[in-house]
Amino acid sequence: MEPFTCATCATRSLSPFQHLQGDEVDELCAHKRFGQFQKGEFLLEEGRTPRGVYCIQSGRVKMVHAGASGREHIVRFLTDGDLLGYRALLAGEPLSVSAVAMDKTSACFVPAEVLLGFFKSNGPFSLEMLKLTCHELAEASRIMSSLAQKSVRERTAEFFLMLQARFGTDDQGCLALDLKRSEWAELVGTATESLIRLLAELEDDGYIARVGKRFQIKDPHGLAEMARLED
Amino acid sequence: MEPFTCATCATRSLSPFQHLQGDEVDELCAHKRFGQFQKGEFLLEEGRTPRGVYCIQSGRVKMVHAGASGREHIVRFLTDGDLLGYRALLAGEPLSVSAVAMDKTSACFVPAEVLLGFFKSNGPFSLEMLKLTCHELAEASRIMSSLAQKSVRERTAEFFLMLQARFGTDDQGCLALDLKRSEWAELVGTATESLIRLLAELEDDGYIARVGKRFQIKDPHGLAEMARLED
DNA sequence: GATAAAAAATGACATTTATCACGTACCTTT
DNA sequence: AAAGGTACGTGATAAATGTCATTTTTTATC
Repeated sequence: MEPFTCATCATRSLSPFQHLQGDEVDELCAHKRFGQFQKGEFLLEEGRTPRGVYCIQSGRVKMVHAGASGREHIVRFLTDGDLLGYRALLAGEPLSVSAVAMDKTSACFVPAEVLLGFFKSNGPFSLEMLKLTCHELAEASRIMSSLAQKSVRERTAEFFLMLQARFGTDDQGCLALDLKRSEWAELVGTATESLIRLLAELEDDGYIARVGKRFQIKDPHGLAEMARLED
Repeated sequence: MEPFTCATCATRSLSPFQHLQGDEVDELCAHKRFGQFQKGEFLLEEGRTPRGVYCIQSGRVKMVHAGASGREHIVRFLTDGDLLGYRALLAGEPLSVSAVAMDKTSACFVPAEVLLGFFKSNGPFSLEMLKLTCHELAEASRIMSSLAQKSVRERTAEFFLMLQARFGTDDQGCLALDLKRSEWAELVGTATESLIRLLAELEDDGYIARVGKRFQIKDPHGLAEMARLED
């Protein structure tokens, strides 16, 4: 459903826009544009220059980078309250990734001028965004090191735990994020066939179990060990 | 040599501190602490919580992440005018990487309170830092995709071009950054032995040449093709 | 429910990369 | 010059992963 107003939008209070002050919320509300996207639709396309950002109201979005060989890489997932497009906008670069809806997704578009206005007028808001990007940079360097140093098996274990932490589980204890095998492969950075075999192995070895289409984590400790998580 | 004052520091004008205003420069100057580091010395240590940041005055610093198996990963390189430690500081997290001097390095330490004071009082400064981190995030996602999708050979070619773009060449056209074989391997994300063989191959195939200890790029176009750079 | 299309799975095989073991070159210190 | 350390390099082999061809299963569509 379309929110009546940003002032009462529950999702806004999850998003960076929670740090807007007083009439800035009205400003946001006056200029935002609510929109819906079907599964598979593009919110943003790699290579283009964004004219604004999206704030996801509901749904799940994957950020994908098209490699030269036709293979794609899923860089990260976004969900309720996440902002997308601001990196390229602020860096003044074309988008380095595309944003694709994985479910039916609702999102509000916020024009660049409006967002940049907030940054100019509201120091604390800029600072909060800066903190957010710093956190994401730390996350990015962890993922980079995993990709550089770990085997496909280790990475797969790691992503299981990461996705569980990020998206939680449903009532049966299954990962609350459905991914196709090819998407798993694009996330882990391997061939779909290799990934399929790996999932079967993990299942045989009792780390995970399949409930319908979904996966249940049976042995988080074992997975953490396999992933060589340092903590 | 120690700079007399931040106001006239040539390196500051390369750094984010170029966006400070009026008396903020004096504030910076009053609280910064000049320091020197020998080759191999740690400026920051993974896992610790930083009490401030460093602004590199001269020298080269590598940011390394220690993997579980003892193997390390070089996440990125920093040089004159680059700030380090601000990610963890702003994210409020322990450092996810260590900073190690590769040369004799001079750097000014800036206490956390002073830096945070600038963020609070100077909106445009925060915004500039935000732009910088967004740029780094874009860079990070490119590297992530390379690590996920490309072979060691392709990545090696890519890093040659990346390092040349970043650090330039000396008078003989050689990469102006000396890396040990093991450091190359830690950067590319492979075993040292594999990397050694690869360098020999690239040399045999005429992509690069060795001049003393350094490498000269003979065929940048060929390397770009091998790296499957999309542009 | 029949049919087509997409996704998942499997097998055989080639290729890439890691690992271990060892030898060589170079640099520093004595 | 001798000795020891570090970085560099090579060879043989094993393990991991990619690729291609094909089959089975699931899902979507009429």
